[in-house]
Amino acid sequence: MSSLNEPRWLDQDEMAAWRGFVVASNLLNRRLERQLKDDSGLSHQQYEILVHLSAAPGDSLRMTELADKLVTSKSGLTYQVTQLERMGLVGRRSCPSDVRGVIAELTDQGRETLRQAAPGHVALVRELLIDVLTREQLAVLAEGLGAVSARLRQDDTP
Amino acid sequence: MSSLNEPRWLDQDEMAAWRGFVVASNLLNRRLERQLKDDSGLSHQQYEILVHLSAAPGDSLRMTELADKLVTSKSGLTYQVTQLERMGLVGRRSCPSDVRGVIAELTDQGRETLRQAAPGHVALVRELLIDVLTREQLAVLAEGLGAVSARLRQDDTP
DNA sequence: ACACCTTCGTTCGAATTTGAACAACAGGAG
DNA sequence: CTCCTGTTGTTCAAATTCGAACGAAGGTGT
Repeated sequence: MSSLNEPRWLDQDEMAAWRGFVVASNLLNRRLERQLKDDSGLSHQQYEILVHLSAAPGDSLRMTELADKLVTSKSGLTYQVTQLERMGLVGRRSCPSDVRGVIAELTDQGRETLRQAAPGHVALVRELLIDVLTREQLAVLAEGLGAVSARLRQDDTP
Repeated sequence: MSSLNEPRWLDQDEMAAWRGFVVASNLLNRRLERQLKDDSGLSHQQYEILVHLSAAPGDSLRMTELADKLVTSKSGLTYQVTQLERMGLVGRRSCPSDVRGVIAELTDQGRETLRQAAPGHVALVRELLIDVLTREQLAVLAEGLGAVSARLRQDDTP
């Protein structure tokens, strides 16, 4: 499918893009993780759960739906929602239309915690990523990575 | 430093770029992880260790140096090098110029495993990222993320 | 109503990651 | 030389992640 003899290696530009992506991704995650933990006691994943819930209608989402948005495993989500439940930031209730379904819901305290954590997080994302790039670079990045994400989502069903 | 009253939230383009980055990063890692594990029994991290060693002079690197390149914790690297050592892909030897130093070195078997794993990995990176983007998008991505990485590396020392 | 296949969320064990603490050493100022 | 500070790699406990297996329920065709 790909090659009969020699594989197509990455040239200099391609390699630079790929390495840049990997390195930037790792470094960014590292920094955001530290900042959120120090500032609000949340992991990046936990923060993202709160964000997605707060952006959803009714501040609530089905577990599977949430796992898809977060790009994580179902079991991983179960674990993190349990943690957030213990912290009082998220609640579970059963789905009316599906007995199997579980709906994760933002609590008042969760909303408040997010409101308090968001500014610092956004400021750091800005400082480390957004403000480093030009307006044009941002647009290209958004469009390009949007296409990549779409490409990846389409055949994500093994 | 950042704001006296209201934080500067992300506008639509900025949010798209940021979300695209996070989602693409997670999806990509997920896919590469699966492919490498199925194809060669290596994790992405282990693969990257082999790559960095094979790219280094003498197929060897100091532990700290390697940890920096991989953007991982020292303890995490210790663990993974131990795993690779058990698999016979990497060896440890002590540093001549520094008694404390430990040098990780690629074994013949490690070189061979990498040679066998690389084509499939590169092909997937190509399919999921490189070939989805235009030549221009690639150049912008490389330049932009290079700047971001540089920015992140500069004040990474807490 | 019945079998059949898929989906949902959780549980379980194994693997991995992290930061803090640690002992041993390097490098320089005095 | 001698202190003093920073570095190096490892160990440790704790937290997190994943995939496979699971029971329970949805949905469909007959």
